[in-house]
Amino acid sequence: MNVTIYDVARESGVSMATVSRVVNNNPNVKPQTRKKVYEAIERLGYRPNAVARGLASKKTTTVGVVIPDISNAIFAEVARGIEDIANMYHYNIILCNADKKKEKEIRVINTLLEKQVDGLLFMGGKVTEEHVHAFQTANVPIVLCATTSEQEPIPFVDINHEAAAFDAVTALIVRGHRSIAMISGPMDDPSNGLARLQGYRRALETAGIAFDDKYVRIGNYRYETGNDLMPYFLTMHPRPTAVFAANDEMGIGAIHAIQDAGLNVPGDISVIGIDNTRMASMVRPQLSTVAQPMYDIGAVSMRLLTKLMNKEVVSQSRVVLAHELIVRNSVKANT
Amino acid sequence: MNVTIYDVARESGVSMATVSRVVNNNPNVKPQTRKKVYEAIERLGYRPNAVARGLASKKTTTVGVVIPDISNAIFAEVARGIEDIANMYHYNIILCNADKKKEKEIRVINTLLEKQVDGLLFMGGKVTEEHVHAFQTANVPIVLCATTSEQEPIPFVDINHEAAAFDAVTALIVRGHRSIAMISGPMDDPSNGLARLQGYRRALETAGIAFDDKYVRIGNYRYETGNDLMPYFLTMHPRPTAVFAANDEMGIGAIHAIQDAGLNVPGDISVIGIDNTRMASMVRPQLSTVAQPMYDIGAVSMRLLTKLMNKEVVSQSRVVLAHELIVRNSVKANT
DNA sequence: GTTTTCATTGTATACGATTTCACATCAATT
DNA sequence: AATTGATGTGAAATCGTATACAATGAAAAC
Repeated sequence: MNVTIYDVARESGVSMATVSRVVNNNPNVKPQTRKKVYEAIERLGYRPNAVARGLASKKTTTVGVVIPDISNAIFAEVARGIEDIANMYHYNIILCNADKKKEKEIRVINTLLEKQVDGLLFMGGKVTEEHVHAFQTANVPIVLCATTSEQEPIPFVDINHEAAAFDAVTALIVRGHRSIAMISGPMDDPSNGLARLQGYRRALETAGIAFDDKYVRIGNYRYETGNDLMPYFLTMHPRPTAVFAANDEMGIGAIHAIQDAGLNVPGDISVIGIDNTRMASMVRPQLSTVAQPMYDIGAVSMRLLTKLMNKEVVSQSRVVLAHELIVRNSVKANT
Repeated sequence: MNVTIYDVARESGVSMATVSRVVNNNPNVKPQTRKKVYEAIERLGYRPNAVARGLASKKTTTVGVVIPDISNAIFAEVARGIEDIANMYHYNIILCNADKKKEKEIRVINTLLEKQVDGLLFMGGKVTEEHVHAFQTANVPIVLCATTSEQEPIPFVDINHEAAAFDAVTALIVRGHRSIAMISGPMDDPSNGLARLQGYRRALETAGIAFDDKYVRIGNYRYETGNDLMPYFLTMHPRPTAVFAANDEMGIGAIHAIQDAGLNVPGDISVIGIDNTRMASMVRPQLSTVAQPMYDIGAVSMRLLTKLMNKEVVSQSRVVLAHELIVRNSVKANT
C-alpha cells in the first residue's frame, strides 16, 4: 500500500541501507548513487515513516508541552515562543492543556512519555512530589516553563513574580501613593497568586506602610473580577488612591469600574497591572504594567531544552528573565 | 535499559502476547492472569512504548493541527476547542504554526504526514492546488478548520464570513446609517478579507446605497491599523456616521482614534466589528460585533475528524456554523 | 605484483509493540 | 466416549526504519 524504503531500494537498484543514508544525508554515498535514489524517491512519492524511524533510532524529534490553557493570551504567547524555537531546531510539539489540575497534569505527562517525546516542557500550577516522581521516571530532560518548584533542582525558566509585584507597587509609592489596594490572584497559585501578594507586602513594608488585608481582595484573573471587586475599594474610608492588580485583565476591569462610578483614572485613582498583554495598551487610559516577557520565556525554555536533549553542558539551568516596568497614563503622582 | 513488554512477560510468567492483551483491555484474558500481569507492570514501572505500538498497529492516536498563529486569540480559542475534543477521544495533537504562509504550510503538512498522524486539521490562508495535492497524497482524513476552499470537496467547518459582514453592516443600515466606512482586511485573505468586503458591499447594495471604495481602507487586523486608518475617514466630507471593521481589534483601534479626535462613540460615529473577542466587552463603549463561535469551530471540526478517522459515515462533511449579531453600546441610531 | 587503505555498498539484526494463527484445555453436547 | 465449541495462551511474523558490521572494489603504497 504505502511506499517504503524497501520499494525505493528496489526501484533505484540499491540496498535499503543506502536509501536510508541518502535520506539521512549521510556523506558516505557516491553522488551518482545519491542522484539515482533521489529520483526513485521522487518517482514513487516516498515519504519516510517517522514512527518507524523513531522506533529504530529512539528519537522522535518531538517534545511534549504541558500548558494550563492555550486559549489564555499569556500562555498562548509562551506557546508561540516555544514552537518557534522548536521549529528552528526541527522539533515538533505535542500540546496538552491541563488547566493547572494536578491529576490532569500527571496524566498528560505520562501520555507524553509513552509517546517517547525527546523532552518535556512543563507549564502548570504547583509542582508536587507526584510531579517530581513522574519526572524522575522519565529518562528525558524536563524544563519547567513559567513554573517554579521548591522541591527539586529541576531546570526552569521564569520571571521573579515577587520582584515584579514589588516593582509595580513601588512605582506607585514613589509617586506619593500611600493607600494602595491590591486585587490579587488566588493564594493556591504559587507564582501569580502568593508571590505577587508577597511582593506587594514587601513594597509596602519597605516604604514603612503598614500592610492591611482589608486592602486586599482576591479575584480569579478575569476582567469581571476586577470589575466586581473594585467597587468595594471605592466605598472605603480612606479610599485608596491607587490599585495594584495581579494581572492586566483585572486591572482593566478595575479601571472601568472606577470610570463607571464617575471617577477618573488616573485623576482620582491610579491603576497598575502585571503582564503587559496587548490589551493593556488597548484601553483608555492605557494601563501601566510590569511586562513579563512571555514569548521569551517560551523561547528560552525551549532553547534550554534543546541543549539538554543534545546533552550539551549548560551553565545556567535555572534562569530568571528580567521584567520591565512600563508606566503609561493610568498612573499619576498623588498630590 | 527501558522496561519493555518482554520484561513484563518474563516477570509475570506469561507471553508478551498476553501482556499486550492485558494492556489493551482485550477481554480474552483470565482475570487471574490479568492480575498477575498488572502486578508485574506495577512492580517494573512498565510504560508502553507508543512509538512501537504505532508502528505495529499503524495508528498513532495523534492528529496534526496546522494553525496560522497560536498567539492570536482567535486561533488560540479554536485550538482549545480542538484539543478538548481530541482529548475526549484520546487523541493528542501536534501543533504547527504556519503563519498563513503557503510554503510553510506545505512543509508542516508533510512533516505531520511523515509522523503518521491519524488525521489532519488544517487552518490556514488560501488553499491552493499544491495544498490539495499534499492532501491527496495523504491517506488520512483531513478537515479544513475556519478555512474555505473552492478547489475540492474537502470537509470543512467554518462560518459564513460574507453573511457575517452582511449582518454587521445591515445592523448599521437598519439604524439609519447611510454613510458607512469599512476597515477591511487584506484582499489576499479569502475568508476574513475578501468575503467580508463582499458582505459589506452586498449589504449596501441591498439597501440601495452605492458602494464607494473611498470608504474602504485596508488594514492588517491589528489595533494599530484601526487606529491609524480611522483619522482618514474623519477628514472626509461627508464624514461617515458609522464604521464597520473586519475584526474587533481594528474596531477598537477605530474607537480610540475617534475618541482621541474629540468625538464620541456612538454619539458621533457608531462602530461595529467582527469576532466577539474578550476585548470587545473590555472597552468603553463596549464594541458591537458579530460573534464567531471559534471554540465551536475547533470542537466541531475535531469531532468531524474523529468520525472520519473512525470511518463512520458522516451526513454533513461541510458544516457552516451560525454567527450572532451582538449589539452593544458602540452603535446607536443615526438621527 | 602484492599488500594496504579507503570509499562505498550490502546483509542482517534490533527497535517494542500488535496481531494472526495454531494449540491446549475444559465444559457442554451428542 | 466422541465431538463440538468456547476460552485462554503462546509462537512467530510483521510494521518501516537505523545501524553495526562485513564485503566489495579501486586506488595508493610498497
